[in-house]
Amino acid sequence: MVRSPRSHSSDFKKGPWTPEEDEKLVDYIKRNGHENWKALPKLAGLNRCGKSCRLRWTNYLRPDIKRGKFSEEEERVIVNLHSVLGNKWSRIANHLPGRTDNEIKNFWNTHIRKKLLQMGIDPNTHKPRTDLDHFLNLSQFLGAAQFGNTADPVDTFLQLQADATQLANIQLLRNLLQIMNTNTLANLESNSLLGSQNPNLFEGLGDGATISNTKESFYPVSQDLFNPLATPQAPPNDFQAISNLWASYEGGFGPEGLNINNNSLSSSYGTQTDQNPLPALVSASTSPGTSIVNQKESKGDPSNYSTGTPATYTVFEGWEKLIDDDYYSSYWKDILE
DNA sequence: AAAACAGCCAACCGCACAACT
DNA sequence: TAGTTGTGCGGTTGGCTGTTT
Repeated sequence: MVRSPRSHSSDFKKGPWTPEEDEKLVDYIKRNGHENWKALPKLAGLNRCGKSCRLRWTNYLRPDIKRGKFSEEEERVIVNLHSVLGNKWSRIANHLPGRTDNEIKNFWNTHIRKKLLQMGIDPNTHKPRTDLDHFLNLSQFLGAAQFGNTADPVDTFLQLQADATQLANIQLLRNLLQIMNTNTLANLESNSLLGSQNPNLFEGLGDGATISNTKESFYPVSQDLFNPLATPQAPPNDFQAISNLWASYEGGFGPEGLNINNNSLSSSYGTQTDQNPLPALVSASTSPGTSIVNQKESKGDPSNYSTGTPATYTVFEGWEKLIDDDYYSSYWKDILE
């Protein structure tokens, strides 16, 4: 049942709060608390609706509000939590003491979102962007000369597509290397990620859903997440790291093994040191039975590769596509070696 | 100097849902 | 059981401010 929120709303003042109104609200809450928001404005001598008072208090006047710029640490926390929770701003805010959901939401929309887009990451899916506009921009960034001077729009398009694919591959490699580089770090960076008061990333995150129901994360926790120009330093045993990641993937990071409400996850997540701690890397669209084998069976469709399949494209899937492609295999080997 | 534009963010809107009557 | 109320939440808006033309 949904009541009409507009009823009587015209009787109340709207718009920006004055310092006098703020003072009245703070004074009243200090003395009496805020058990009943509907009755509060009248008792406090305010011509505002209770909802307006509640918002003003929770988003601005509360004494524990932390104002000012978001730190890089907070930024990382937001990005990582968003990759798991999506637009659950209040849930994200629970892990950032002093920050409100509204503040985080605004920060996301005005700062982080843009950064991710500029990095070629879809802020909604946390996966590489494959839309043509993005690659057109990147292509322009790299210089039009690289694409030749063909006047044929089809040729131009194909060339753009080819370069876009290569750019996507470069980005995949970068993120893979970052995973390797930060795999241990992320084991978790949750200590620093969420601060000492939040030792467990997933504590309290679950409400019956599993991670498979949430958005997957494309990238790991990374120190240079927002520095697209940073060069990742690969550890010496990259291939071993990849093998470990695959092993983790095959060995129990499937959706059914990641019920957030399951205590075993919380404990194992916080203590494991030899597995990829980033469960969100598992494709949400990949069922437990959909193994690498099945994915290999579908690799024959070149359109999937050249155009990408953004809805289901993960680091691992992308890696497999890369290493299975004859043309690119030597290319990547060269880079990795 | 002024108009146009863009970015930012506080506040509002409306839906959802639990608790209550 | 149906209706009402209170609150939480995510999306959107409008106005302020700084920058560009």
